[in-house]
Amino acid sequence: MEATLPRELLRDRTAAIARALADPKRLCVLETLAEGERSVSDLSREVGCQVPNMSQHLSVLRTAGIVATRREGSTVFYRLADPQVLEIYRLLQQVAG
Amino acid sequence: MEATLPRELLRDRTAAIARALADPKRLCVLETLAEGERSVSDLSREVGCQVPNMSQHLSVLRTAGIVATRREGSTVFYRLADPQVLEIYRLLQQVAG
DNA sequence: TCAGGAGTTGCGCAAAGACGCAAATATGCG
DNA sequence: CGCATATTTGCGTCTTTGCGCAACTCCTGA
Repeated sequence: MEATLPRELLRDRTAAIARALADPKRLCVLETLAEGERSVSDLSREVGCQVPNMSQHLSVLRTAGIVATRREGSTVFYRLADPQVLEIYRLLQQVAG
Repeated sequence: MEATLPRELLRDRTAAIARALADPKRLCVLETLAEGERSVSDLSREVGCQVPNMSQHLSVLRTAGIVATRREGSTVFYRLADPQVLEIYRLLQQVAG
């Protein structure tokens, strides 16, 4: 049985998801991850920012539950955790475009 | 013919839409407007904030193209400008919940 | 014209966010 | 263990954002 979240708390969490999407670099990360998992340094290179900065952006996305990680040796691979997010991204783009 | 937006600019605009949705009070506004148009003071009362604050939130939403206005005398009515936004909101909630 | 309700705008402040850089962790290997 | 590579964390700074309050604009009705 799913506990029903109070309306207000749900709004806060919903806003938190939106906030996680409210940055161009993070959207760029999503575009890249849509093609498959990537390491932090991969993403840092493809998005064009420093590794620590990328790590922080990824932390925001992970906290929001948008991405998930897999560790392989000393490398951490990130992937999309929820495919719904791509649909949201697509709709946002449509509204934006 | 639609001009095609450069990827990067589109990302910026997409992030801007997400940012406009990244606040609980503004989400509350959307919920209310989903039922029909409302004046600024209506919204201010239903959402529970001061009128100037509401006016600023509405300004954010209007700049993002999410709401539109209609003036009737000294009263300004706000309404949803793009029904797509409700679909986005629904999906965001789903990811959040 | 003037009083008053309805909105908007300007200002100051506190909290949150983004970013670069340095330092700390973590993992694998010789 | 000691070193190198991959990531994360901490810190200082600058910008952005949300909010309350006061001032200002608009419109309407006496």
